[in-house]
Amino acid sequence: MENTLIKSIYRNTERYLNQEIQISGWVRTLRVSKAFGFIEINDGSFFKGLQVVFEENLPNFQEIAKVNTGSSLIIKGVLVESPGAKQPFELKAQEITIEGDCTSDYPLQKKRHSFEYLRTIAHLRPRTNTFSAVFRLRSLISFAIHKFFQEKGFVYVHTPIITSSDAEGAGEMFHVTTLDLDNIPKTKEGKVDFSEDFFGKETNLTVSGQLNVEAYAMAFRNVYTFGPTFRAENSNTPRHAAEFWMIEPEIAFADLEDNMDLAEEMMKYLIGYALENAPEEMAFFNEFVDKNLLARLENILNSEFVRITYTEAIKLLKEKGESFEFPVEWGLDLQTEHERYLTEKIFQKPVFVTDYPKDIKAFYMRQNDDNKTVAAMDLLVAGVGEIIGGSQREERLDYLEKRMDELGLDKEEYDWYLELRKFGGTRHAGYGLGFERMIMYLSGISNIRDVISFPRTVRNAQF
RNA sequence: UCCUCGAUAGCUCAAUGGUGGAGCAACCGGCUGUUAACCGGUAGGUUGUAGGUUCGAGUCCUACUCGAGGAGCCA
Repeated sequence: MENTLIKSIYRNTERYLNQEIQISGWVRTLRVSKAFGFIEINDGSFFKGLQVVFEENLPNFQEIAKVNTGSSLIIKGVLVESPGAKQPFELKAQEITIEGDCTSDYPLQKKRHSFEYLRTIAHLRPRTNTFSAVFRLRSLISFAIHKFFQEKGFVYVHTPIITSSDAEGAGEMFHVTTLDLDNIPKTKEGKVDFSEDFFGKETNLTVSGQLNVEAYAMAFRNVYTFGPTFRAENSNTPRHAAEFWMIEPEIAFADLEDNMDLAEEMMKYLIGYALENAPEEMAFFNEFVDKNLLARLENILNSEFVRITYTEAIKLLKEKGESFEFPVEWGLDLQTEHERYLTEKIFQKPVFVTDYPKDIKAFYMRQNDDNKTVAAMDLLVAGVGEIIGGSQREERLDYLEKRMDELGLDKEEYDWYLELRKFGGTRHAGYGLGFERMIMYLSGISNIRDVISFPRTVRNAQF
């Protein structure tokens, strides 16, 4: 008999009601009394499960009654309207086959577990309600990102995972090597001899696809990357991981305003997509993770994001007279407490902060006419903080070379990047969206470790 | 990396420096519509590790390990 997915039972109930069907899935919970019992079964196709009623007329009633939570079953029966209040229908079992038994030391119980504990059983936690919702959302939003950019005619570019340049000086990198670490070849000067290494030079895992994708923006106009990124930073926070995914659009013949327009449109598209395509999951987050989630997201869909310059933000923070732990001073980077105050207290919606002092931003950002600031933008959101970082890029070769000299960067290393400015360069801009931070924002989940299937963080690469 | 807090049964947590408990889970039994089912019973512990103080340490001290929150770095 053909297997029916629980999702289609929910979506096309009339088609199955009073019909004989077969389902298969895992036992979430089982309650049994003398002559009958209930099994809550989840088959993975849908956030919600199906209640199965079984009675003692089943030849293996005693056996089924003893089945443990977590076991996998195949059930034939008739779908009927349920007299119970908590579900519209249920499956009256005619035949139950035990596909896979589950031992009694199964760690998932029918009660709430702490996220900390579930992290220690990362191979089992997708079977819980919360993680079922998180990872279905993650899958949907991955698709939505491609849908958004593809429908706008953007070209998806796969930039390399292994790179030979420290793209933007963006922090510590993971070395990639085939050298024998117990016997490292050395040069005459006593340094590691990378000419012996696989690529004949020092290589690392990428920290950003931006520099590479700029080359493709100069050919396809509008492009984006969506792939894994690696940072060997010793950061220990709920918002950082050593391996995470990033979306990096890059647009040609465009400036910082166009960049923010794109980012705002994308954010709203993704929020709308989640609300429309994962209603059960979003309702669950709203009930169990963050009671204000839906109100907040719906509010954002109908409001303009705030756009203020760094200089204005500093002025505003000073005027408010709030006592901060760290000083608010032009030239100093905004601290997390300042960013939160801006987006959570003053404006209560997403805020673009633009035009930061050049000394606290990367070399490739376009210098403004004031000679002090660059055309950078950060998007700050409640709870998560910085979710997007981007800029208009410096397209003027002389300005770019001068800036690299000031910062002591090796122009030889970036020769191909500089050539993009020589050979028909254009104004262009782009940004990086932290994919996991987006999932956190959409779900209300507050730790990045809980939106990555098997998270890699400092001193943790289990599973 | 820095600051703060924490680690006790499988899970979530109690226990004034004086014989370590409860709820849930597990196991056994009961129950004709349950839904974190309910009722009765049984079993379950070198209190994160290593030292120290004390007649006596889960409790006080030191170091370490792991975890959480905050900061920095950023997405």
